[in-house]
Amino acid sequence: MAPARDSSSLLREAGLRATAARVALLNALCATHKPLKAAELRRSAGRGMDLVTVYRAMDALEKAGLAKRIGVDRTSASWEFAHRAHHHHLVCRGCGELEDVGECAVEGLEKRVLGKSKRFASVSDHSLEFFGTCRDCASAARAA
Amino acid sequence: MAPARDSSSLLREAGLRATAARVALLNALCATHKPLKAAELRRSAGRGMDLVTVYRAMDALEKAGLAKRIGVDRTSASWEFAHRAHHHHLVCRGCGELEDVGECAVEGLEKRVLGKSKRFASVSDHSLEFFGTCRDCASAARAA
DNA sequence: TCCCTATTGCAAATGACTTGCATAAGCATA
DNA sequence: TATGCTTATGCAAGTCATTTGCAATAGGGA
Ligand SMILES: [Mn+2]
Ligand SMILES: [Mn+2]
Ligand SMILES: [Zn+2]
Ligand SMILES: [Zn+2]
Repeated sequence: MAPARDSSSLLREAGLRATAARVALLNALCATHKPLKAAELRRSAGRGMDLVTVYRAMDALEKAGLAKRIGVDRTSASWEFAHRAHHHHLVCRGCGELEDVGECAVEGLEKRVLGKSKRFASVSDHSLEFFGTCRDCASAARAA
Repeated sequence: MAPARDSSSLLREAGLRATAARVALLNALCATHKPLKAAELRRSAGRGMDLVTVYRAMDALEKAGLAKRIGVDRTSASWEFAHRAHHHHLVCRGCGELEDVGECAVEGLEKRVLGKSKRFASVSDHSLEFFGTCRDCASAARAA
């Protein structure tokens, strides 16, 4: 999708060195619609690199606001490209299938939540995930 | 708070053996308002037990619906007593300070989210956390 | 092109959680 | 209350994602 030149610019505009590893990872991230785990990112990057490099690069991309860490899986992290509107996810408890949920009815709530709190000075963001069962898992369960 | 007798009954009503470890853990969980990590639970239980026992017991309590796992900390799980109304949390990015958020404006959304999805058969629940800065961390930051 | 500094690879360390197996309780029953 | 089957626990070892230390390498401004 996004040509390498774009990723390089994005990186430099974000104040990061446009290293080969970061460019490849950012391209991989843009090329797909779904969140990718560290190992998947390395594979998708199509360029040999150490897993440690993936972790360090994703840390950098995350801090720079280019990638967003998704905590949907309890045992491992995944990231998605951050230049997309704020959204949430619908996740299948059976197979991990994941779908974007565009709607966010929570945004206005942050202020109200802060207003009701005595101990907090500010609320900056939130995470919201919906869990359920996808059609495939539902029919598999029915068949069993 | 809850006397040992209560925890034993709760456990047995949930179809679990009321072992000493589980009773102590459930008591510890009821005695506090905040989610506890595995190591904290063991300490609070006031009774020597292996960490493995904590994990296995919390698994059991969770499946039985007596405890709820909280995923607020990326590096470790914590649990809170489950016999409380559905609620969410406000978490301090600085120190981990945590506060209950009673309000849930999301409940009605589950149906709408399911309605908009083509690949999902059902939505069973959701997780919602608010992140921000507590007053202490805010003034500490100001002082620095 | 040169130099300084940020980044990478490799190897080793962490740390939360799991698993296997033998022993010690629960608790239903007699 | 004693018995016996079944499940829970302790201990030791294993797993696995993620982190850290350090020397070698490669961005990119001058
Ligand atoms: Mn998404
Ligand atoms: Mn709570
Ligand atoms: Zn939102
Ligand atoms: Zn809710």
